[in-house]
Amino acid sequence: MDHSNPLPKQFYERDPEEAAKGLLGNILIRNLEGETLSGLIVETEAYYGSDDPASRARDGMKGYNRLMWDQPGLTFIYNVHRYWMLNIVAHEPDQVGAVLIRALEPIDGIETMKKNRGIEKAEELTNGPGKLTMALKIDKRLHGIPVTSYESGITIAENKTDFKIGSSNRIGVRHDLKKKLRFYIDGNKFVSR
DNA sequence: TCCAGGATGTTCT
DNA sequence: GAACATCCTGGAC
Repeated sequence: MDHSNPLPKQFYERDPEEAAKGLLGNILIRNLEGETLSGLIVETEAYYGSDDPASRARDGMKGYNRLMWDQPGLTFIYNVHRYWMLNIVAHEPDQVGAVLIRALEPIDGIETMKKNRGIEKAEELTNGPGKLTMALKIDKRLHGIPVTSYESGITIAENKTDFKIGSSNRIGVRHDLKKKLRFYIDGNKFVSR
């Protein structure tokens, strides 16, 4: 794969919904020592601050969720049951928000991903938020690092592709907003569900 | 093919 | 001790 440019910090300085749509079709790169794993972002969800009953930030800034108030372009990683969820902080100045990466289409390092996941079927490697973090060896040690440079271990690089964006309500949320805040590449078989 | 339920790590109260 | 933006398994159809 050719070396494309990381998306700049300004890319994440906008409404989470716009950033969620914008991230579709770009490349998530995981730099491990001596190996590169990568995948096309095919599914995302947008999360807001106190107006959003499903957001980690709904009860105000405290503890672990403080990253959602921090600089756009940082990772925000949290735990659900046995799994880690990878989010990118994205919001307008003085606002709060993040984009959850829900699914990837594997590109590089597929054999390593299979080993990390303990399965053989390529379609099941990264088609869910907990699955992709397992396949790419992402956990809380990568909390709060920038995805705008190649040094941090996780990078999101620009990629130009043509596709149709689909949308739906968010998945697995107990109390959702009425807006449709889940976005995916229509017809891609690595989208979850 | 579908669905219910249990496993499970971390954080906050 | 409870909450949780999940995943996988097994049993019913």
